[in-house]
Formats: sequence, structure tokens, C-alpha cells
Amino acid sequence: MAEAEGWESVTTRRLAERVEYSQPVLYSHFKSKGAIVAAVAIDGFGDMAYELYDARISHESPEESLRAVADAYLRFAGERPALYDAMFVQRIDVSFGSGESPANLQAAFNEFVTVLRPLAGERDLESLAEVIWSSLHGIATLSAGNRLRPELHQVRLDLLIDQVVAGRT
Amino acid sequence: MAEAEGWESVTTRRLAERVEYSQPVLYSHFKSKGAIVAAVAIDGFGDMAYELYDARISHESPEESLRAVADAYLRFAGERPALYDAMFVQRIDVSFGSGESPANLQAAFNEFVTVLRPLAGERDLESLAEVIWSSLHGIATLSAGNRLRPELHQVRLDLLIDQVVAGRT
DNA sequence: GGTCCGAGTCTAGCGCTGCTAGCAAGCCTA
DNA sequence: TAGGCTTGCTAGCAGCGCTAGACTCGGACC
Repeated sequence: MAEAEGWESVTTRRLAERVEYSQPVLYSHFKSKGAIVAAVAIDGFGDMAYELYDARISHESPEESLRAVADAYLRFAGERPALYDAMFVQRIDVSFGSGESPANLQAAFNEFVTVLRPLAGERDLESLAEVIWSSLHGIATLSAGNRLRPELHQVRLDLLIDQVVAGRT
Repeated sequence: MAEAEGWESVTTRRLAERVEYSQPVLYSHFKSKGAIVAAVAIDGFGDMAYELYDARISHESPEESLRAVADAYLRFAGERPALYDAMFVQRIDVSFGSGESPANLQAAFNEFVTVLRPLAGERDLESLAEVIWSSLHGIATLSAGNRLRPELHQVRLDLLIDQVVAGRT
């Protein structure tokens, strides 16, 4: 529903109709609409972690692994924009960057950490993972808003990976 | 108003009250609430272009210039989160990445292009500018949503700049 | 002076939103 | 069989973006 028409047209009334219950029933299962979105998002972290894992292990070379993971990340964001939106753009009540984060989210982040380990050199691994994750997130959101020239998608991705690899000290 | 309480609590009624007119008067000046946000955003592009320019010319060395521009960008996003949100997160009806973009937006983007020119090497300049802009945008939005560890802000920025510089071929 | 027009503004209200109070039916236990 | 808990409902609140239609008032023309 969100993928088809965007989160703003997912109303509690329409959602209730879709699941063939009345509106208040939703509120006995979820505290608010935001909690529903958060539940969807947390589910999404699991999907994402799986796809990143799959991409990572499909290549031997660290650089190719990184390239595949980055590609999988952007493909995930591009193919399921509303889910990605719930996970990373909407203000949901989910802890990030700490031990209290959902396990799925930590798993997804760990794919970045793992794939970057052989490439980090003297750089702080987790910070490096945050940087490349941020970069990919920026590309994903700006692309989703038609703020980047689509035909140069691959050029940008190559530039990003190349400079991560080159930054090894 | 948006900075104090977020855009979602900027309602047309409250806005009308603030400017001491009735609600329909807003709609004789702007087509919709989105158009009001867009007008604010376009104004913001001008501010941002000026601050990036200021940062760029305040250093001689290309690398220091880039560092200053990146820093200014993230400071802008951090200090005026609602304005930044209007400019880059909310879906506003503004053309990006083409000749029809607002002049202020092109000016801001050009600051990246200019500061990167001595550092690009054989890399495509505009694509490189898009990549670093995306990276900064990702850091800005993830930071705003408390999704990055705040104490490592400087570490991430250094990592990003270093790898851009190292990526020169 | 009288009449018209248009600009500018208002009140009132439409259809929608997220959310909740309060009630009714059905099941489990005593 | 009686009471209470669970599960669902209808109805409604306050607020949202937006608009129809009426009112006022200043200037232009006869």
C-alpha cells in the first residue's frame, strides 16, 4: 500500500479496511500510526541485512564484495522506496547506533563493517562504515527525490567505491 | 516556527494567525502549503550558497577549502534543520540537476564543483561533486535523525575528506 | 453624485486525518 | 448460572489543507 501510493496515503482508516477490522483494533495492537510504520521498518531491516549478506558473500575480492554490497543497498532503496523511507527517513521511535538497536538493524550495519574490514587499513572501522553508509544513504535519498542525474548512477557508485579503496592508508 | 517545532506543526491556520491575516489570504499568495515550503527552501538555497562561498574562499589550499566547505554544509544543516529539511528532504516542486533549477541552488552546487576542481584529477568533476554532496547529505540527515554517534562527527568528516583527496588519480 | 468593478479579506464549512470514549457481544472461569 | 475479561464495534473529537461565497472599500466612469 505504501509502495503503491506513498506513506501519506496510508491512513489508519484505509489500513483498517484492508485488514478487515475496524480502526480501533489497530490501536489495540499498535500504540500509534508511527508504531505501525516502525514495525514495518524493523521488518525491513531484516530483509536488508539478508540482501547485503547475500551480496557480500557472493564475491571473493574485498573490493568486489564492497561494490556488490553498495549496489545491493542502492537497489534495495530503489526498488522498495516506501520501505526504505520508513526505515531511514521517517521519524520512527527506534534506537540507532547503540546496543538497544533492533538486531536486524545491527546485522545490516555489520555487513558494512565486515565487508570493509579488509579495506579499512588504519582507519577506524565503525566510523568508516558510518561514512560509507551515509554516502549511500545520501545517494539513495537524493536519487529518490530526482535530485541526481539518473544516467550517471553507475559513475557515482564507481567514484564512491574507488575513493573508499584509495583512502586505505 | 518550523525551526522551533518542525514543519508538521506549521499549519496554515497557525501561519495565518502569525502573519495576522486569515487563512484564505495565504492561498491568494501561494498555491498550496507545499508552495510556501518551496518558497522558504529556495530562499534557503541562497543562504547556503553564500555560506559555502564564504567557506571556500577563506582558505588557499584546495584541501583546506574542501574541508571548510564540507564543514559549512554540515553546520548549515545542523543549525537550521527545518530549513535544510525543506530544501532537501520534503518533496517540493523544484527542479534539480538541470538548467531549470533555481539559480541559488545551482550556485550552491557550483561551490562544490569549484572547490573540487583542483582535486578531481581524472575524475568527472560534476559526478564527483554529486558524490560528495550526497555523502554530506547522508551524514546530515542521518545525524539529524540521531542515527550516527554524535561524538564521532569530526572523525567521519575527516575520513570523508581524506578519501576524496586520496581518490585523485 | 451615483454606479459599477475589482481587489482584498472574511466567515463558514467540506472532507479528510489520527486517535479515543464508551458500549456490546462472546468466551472463560468460578 | 454469574461474573469478569477479551475483543470488537459505532460514534465522535479536535485538528488538518483547502475553498465557496459573501462582504467591504477604493478608484473609474457616466
